Amino acid sequence: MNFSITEENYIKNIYHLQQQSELVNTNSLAFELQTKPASVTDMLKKLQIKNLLDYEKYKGFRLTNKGNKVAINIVRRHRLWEFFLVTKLGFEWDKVHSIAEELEHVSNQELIQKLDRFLNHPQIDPHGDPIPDGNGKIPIIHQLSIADVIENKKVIVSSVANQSPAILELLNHYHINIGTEIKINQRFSFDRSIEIKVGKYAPCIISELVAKNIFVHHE
Amino acid sequence: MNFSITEENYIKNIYHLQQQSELVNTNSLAFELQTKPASVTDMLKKLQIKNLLDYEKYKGFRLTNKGNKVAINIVRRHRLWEFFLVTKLGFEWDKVHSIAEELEHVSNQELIQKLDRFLNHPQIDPHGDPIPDGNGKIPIIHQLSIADVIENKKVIVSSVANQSPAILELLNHYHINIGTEIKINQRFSFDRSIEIKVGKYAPCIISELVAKNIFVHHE
DNA sequence: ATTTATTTTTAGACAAATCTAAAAAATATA
DNA sequence: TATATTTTTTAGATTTGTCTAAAAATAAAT
Repeated sequence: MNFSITEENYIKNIYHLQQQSELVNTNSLAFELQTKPASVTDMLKKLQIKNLLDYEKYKGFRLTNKGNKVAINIVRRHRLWEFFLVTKLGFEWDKVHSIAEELEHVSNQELIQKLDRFLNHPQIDPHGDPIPDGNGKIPIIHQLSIADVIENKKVIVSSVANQSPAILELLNHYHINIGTEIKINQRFSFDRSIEIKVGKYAPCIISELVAKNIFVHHE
Repeated sequence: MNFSITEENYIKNIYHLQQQSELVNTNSLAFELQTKPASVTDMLKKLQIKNLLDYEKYKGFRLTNKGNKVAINIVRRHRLWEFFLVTKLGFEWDKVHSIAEELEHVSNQELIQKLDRFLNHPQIDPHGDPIPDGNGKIPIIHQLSIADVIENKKVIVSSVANQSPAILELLNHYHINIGTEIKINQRFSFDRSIEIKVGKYAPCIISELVAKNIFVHHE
């Protein structure tokens, strides 16, 4: 089934509000969508008729199973595009949200499947949020900084805490990008620097400061 | 200035019809857009008010300079996305049009600029149509099959005539893709096979049949 | 030059998504 | 418990893009 861009935006925002409280209310959704409560009420009725929403007048509302699946699919598209924009097009992570909000509505299934494969099935987006897989399963992923990874472990870069041009320049030099695989080789106690192996490049040493700013996850 | 998806679709289709005849008429545009002539007339008035269209009742219409610039920008976005879908996501060229029709309406300038750079500033899309540059200049490009390229010339693959899985499998083997650079080394008269060098791979020999199916352009 | 046919436009209606202003329900306060 | 406040909903209007049916203009044919 296909939904309008407006419907998708409602569904997605209800989904996000539900992460904070089980039941969502009209005013907060109106605020989130930058619209008026009256408009929200209108749309709630439509979504209820389409079986996407459990809604009782004056009592609040929540997504049905069906609505939830739709929402997760939108979130998946959004986060895949964010990953693409950062890792392939070189956007900084704080600039991609609004573009991804437009791209997420291009709903061709094969497109998303192929994009996912092209990006190598990323599990975490550049903001550190998990990317649902094609079946709607949301990976639970433990993120930690490189400074906290034990020796001889292979990890994948998920996000970078400090996004200053200075650190981005350095990471570029190390060939470190979001999604790249890193093996932690050895920790040196003198200055707490760490030897790592980035992808297929020769091992190199990064400072503790850099290590603390790179967040990674396993597998 | 920003335009609705509907407006953009009208502008783009007027542009395409103008390639065939200077003046466009209501019925043909209605046919192209799969809509009714009455709806077209309504939109023509709006586009005229926005200075995108020269329009005289019952006489036909054409894009203004401003309208033309907008159209070329949409075409640019469409063809860049088509190039992306084929070369990066592995779609076949006859399957990308409808997806690109959706992606083309994501109008963020920086996105298109970065996409262009990521794709290495392609000049021809997978259908063999030229991709306008950021200033709206449309490259005039001479395409020919590899079989017709003189020795020692470097060319860029622009399209493949036969899109059967059989030839795609073979091209994949040769590392030949749309956008890849090929140097024509030597022609062998016995079977008219041709030695080529694909990118940075070792030289290889392709049959005349393959050569005739690969279209390329210079620079 | 009329008549006929085609093309284009107008007039008025409709659906989606929105708004304002007012009414109704729920919640908080005295 | 009665009153005040907040939240939510309804009623009716608006905008964008569409439609059908009828009228007007243009083009073709006798």
